[in-house]
Amino acid sequence: MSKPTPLSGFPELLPAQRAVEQQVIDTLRSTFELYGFAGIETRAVEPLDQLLRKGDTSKEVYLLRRLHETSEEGHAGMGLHFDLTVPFARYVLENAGKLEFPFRRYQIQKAWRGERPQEGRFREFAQADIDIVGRDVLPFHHDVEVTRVMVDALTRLSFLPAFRLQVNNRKLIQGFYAGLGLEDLDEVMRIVDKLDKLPVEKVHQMLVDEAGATSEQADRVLSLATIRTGDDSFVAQVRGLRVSHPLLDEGLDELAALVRGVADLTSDRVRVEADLSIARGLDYYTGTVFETRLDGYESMGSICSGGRYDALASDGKITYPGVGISLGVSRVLVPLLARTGLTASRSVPSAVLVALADEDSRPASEAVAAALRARSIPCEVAPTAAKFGKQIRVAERRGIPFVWFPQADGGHQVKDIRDGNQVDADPSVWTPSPEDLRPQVVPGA
RNA sequence: GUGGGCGUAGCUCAGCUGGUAGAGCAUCGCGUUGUGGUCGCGAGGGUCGCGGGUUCAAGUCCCGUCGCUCACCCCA
Repeated sequence: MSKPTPLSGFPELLPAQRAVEQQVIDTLRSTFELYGFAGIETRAVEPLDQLLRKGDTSKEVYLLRRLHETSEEGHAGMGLHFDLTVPFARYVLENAGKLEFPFRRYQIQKAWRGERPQEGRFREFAQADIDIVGRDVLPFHHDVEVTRVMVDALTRLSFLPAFRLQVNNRKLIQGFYAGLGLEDLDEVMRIVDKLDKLPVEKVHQMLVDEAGATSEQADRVLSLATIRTGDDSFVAQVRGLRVSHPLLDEGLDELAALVRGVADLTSDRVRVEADLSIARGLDYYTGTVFETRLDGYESMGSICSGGRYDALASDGKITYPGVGISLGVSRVLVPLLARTGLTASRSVPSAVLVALADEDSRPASEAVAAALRARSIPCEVAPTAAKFGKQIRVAERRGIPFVWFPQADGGHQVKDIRDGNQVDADPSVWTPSPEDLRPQVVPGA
């Protein structure tokens, strides 16, 4: 068999990098749980009609098909989920009778899309989602809450570059467009969303050509979209544009409340700003919308996005409004590992390699390892009774900081191979420093 | 889906108008016979992505194909 080649869009990590990813996942999980979010996992597949509920991007869904498929459609009527929101909406409906509302959950799982891979865009990728969903009603303060949770989680990932959380509110922009007398609000929003890719003049022209705006209306739409403030001063700027509409007022109040509600979390690494150009494409958001950009990684687009949907799910009688944010774990991590060489301080969990004098004394070395493990110190015994120099090298290659030498007289010594310091030690007492106990995330060279 | 770039050792790459497959790093061994790293000496390691064609002769030229990659499109 010839050597297998990597599959484009299906990233796999070496152990040291996986350790970094694991640490990210652990941090996210513990942060989400600090705020009382319950963890769930949904199955990898959903019925096709569920997945395609929101429009025809069907090409990007991976279908399931038995090898001996005989049905007329040629597939099993199921596909891999392409995000965690659609499965969650289905899960809420399915288990509505057993859940307590408002229901807060986190979900860290893989998702799949059949897109062409690019930096930060994969066919198989991990996402971390938090959502709060209510029954019939969900007060606005939850919008502030999910924002605070995600900002907290991102802040705890101390090796991330600085980032900027951009927030907007669809009521605000839709109310503004309606107040201007525009009709096709969705189309206007879709075009304005392209501002980060296309020049202003081009967007202006599209507004006139495709959204039925007058040149003057387009000017004012663009005036709104260029407003960007780190505090609630955007309210005065919008008022200055002299458009009025009840929905606009509502959106302004909400966005101002959100910006004020997270102001205490900002720092030099974390900025939160009202950015009135953010619209989030054509999806079902109805109020708050978020995007997040990493400094130095602007080309990667948003690494963390979400918003409010007044109808996350509905069974016809009861509607379940929700608000949530989704962090692209693979999207941010894989490019960061590749570009910066970020890695873990060692490729194995072991803090100690217990040396082996000869095969006959393996039980003695295993006993040392057992004593260390009893006190939760990860360790392993040398694979062979090679010369001690080679056993030390085994540890060095893996980044294991300590080598333990059982002595012929029954005593013990432990050597820190980084400085060569070797001291007497007792396996029932000796403990490495906290930094050495677990692999640490270390910046690249 | 469209267009460009690239496939040679574990990794990074060199290889001219066609003439017996190379370097650095890494690995392994020895010097140093059971305490590593430095240094010196040595060794192993290749279907040149795959298939076909031209030729006395192809890593090199031609055709095809597969893969990777970048950009576009798209991005719930």
